[in-house]
Amino acid sequence: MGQPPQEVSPLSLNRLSLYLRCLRQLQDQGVTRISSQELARQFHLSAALIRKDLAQFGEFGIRGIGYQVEPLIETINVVLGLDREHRIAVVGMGRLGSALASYLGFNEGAFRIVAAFDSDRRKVGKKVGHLEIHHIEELTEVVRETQAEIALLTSPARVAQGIYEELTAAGIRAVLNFAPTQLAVEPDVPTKSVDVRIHLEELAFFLR
Amino acid sequence: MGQPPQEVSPLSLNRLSLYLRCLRQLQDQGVTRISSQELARQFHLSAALIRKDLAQFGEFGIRGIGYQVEPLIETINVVLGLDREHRIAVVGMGRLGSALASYLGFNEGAFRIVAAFDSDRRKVGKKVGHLEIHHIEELTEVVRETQAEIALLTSPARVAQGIYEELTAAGIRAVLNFAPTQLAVEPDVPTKSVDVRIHLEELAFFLR
DNA sequence: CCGTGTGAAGTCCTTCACAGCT
DNA sequence: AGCTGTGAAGGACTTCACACGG
Repeated sequence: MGQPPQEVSPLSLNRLSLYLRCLRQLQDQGVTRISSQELARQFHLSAALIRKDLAQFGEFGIRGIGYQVEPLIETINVVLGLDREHRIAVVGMGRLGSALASYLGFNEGAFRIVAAFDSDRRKVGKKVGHLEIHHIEELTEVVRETQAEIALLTSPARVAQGIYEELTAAGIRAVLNFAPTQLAVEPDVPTKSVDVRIHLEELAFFLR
Repeated sequence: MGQPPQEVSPLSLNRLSLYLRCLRQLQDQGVTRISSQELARQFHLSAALIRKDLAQFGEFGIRGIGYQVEPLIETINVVLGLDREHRIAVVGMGRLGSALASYLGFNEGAFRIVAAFDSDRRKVGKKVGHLEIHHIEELTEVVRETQAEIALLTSPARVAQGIYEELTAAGIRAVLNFAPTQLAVEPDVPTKSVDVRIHLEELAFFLR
């Protein structure tokens, strides 16, 4: 189970997560093995691409048969680094932040929310699940204490850059940004953005 | 202001939305014109790519000068089909659905939410802003009445496919899916998915 | 015989570099 | 002189098609 390529293309990486979701679903249905063709057919993917994506990390299939579902899930988990817990801080406990917290809170798995922040003092001290909301002034301190690794940034756009810098300075190692702004990112802090408006605008294009 | 290419690459399309966001920000700051280089520098983009992306639709720049901010915004708006209102239905009024509704509700622009649905009868009849929540059984009828074009799908994963099919049957022309499942999509209904877990898994990869 | 793993071919996307316009 | 628009070069990603192993 080697892991030669330190470099994986972003597109391939994205698909690996996708395969994982599909495989978990198959596993729930009791499927124990599946070929790349069948996987492609059921989930509308490309069989050749599935094989290429997986083959970068070793030989996991059995020729003439296909892939064993459970070991393959475990392998992808290891490849993606999901074989240990990742500690998450949520910044901004508005509706979106709360939605994210509850979504991840119910899914025990590789991700655990260990801190929550908001700038509204009325929310500070309240509990979300078993988690206390901290004031954003305590961000640096609490991020350090809790050793959060990943931040979910759901602040308003105009303060996002400042918070981003505080987060990285406090030792956060990756950020998922939901604020609709173009962040100036730290090169060594992987950062992804999700912007609903941009997705909508892309859809609008097809409706002209 | 021609619009020759009916075909635009998804990547280019995504960047056009991005440029729009950047340009709107510049406009708010009172900037009236900008070169591709300066735009690239400020927002960490590629100057050559900006020019290629824009040049597919006509010649909007002035050689030796750059681009006029306001006319360029207007041009991209037209290219993306944002010069008219798009009617949106939100399915699932949990925390995520509510967050999306309030986010878009405050932003008067090309998108307007015209319908909201939930399967929980306790929520039915309640107002979100000036919008009444309908029971999901009324989906087909209300989508038709309100002539919603785009759906935001925030239901649980296991019912997402069924709702998707109802939506497209009822005349919805594009879907933004937040349910963590791989939809079997209608080929003529542009569909995009946003899955927070997949984004997190991609970030986790970089933390191994 | 069947399906994986993989070079080779093909397609798509980005960067380069410069002609041409202001 | 400065910057756009654009062919050409370069690189990245996907598909093809088949040798190989079970």
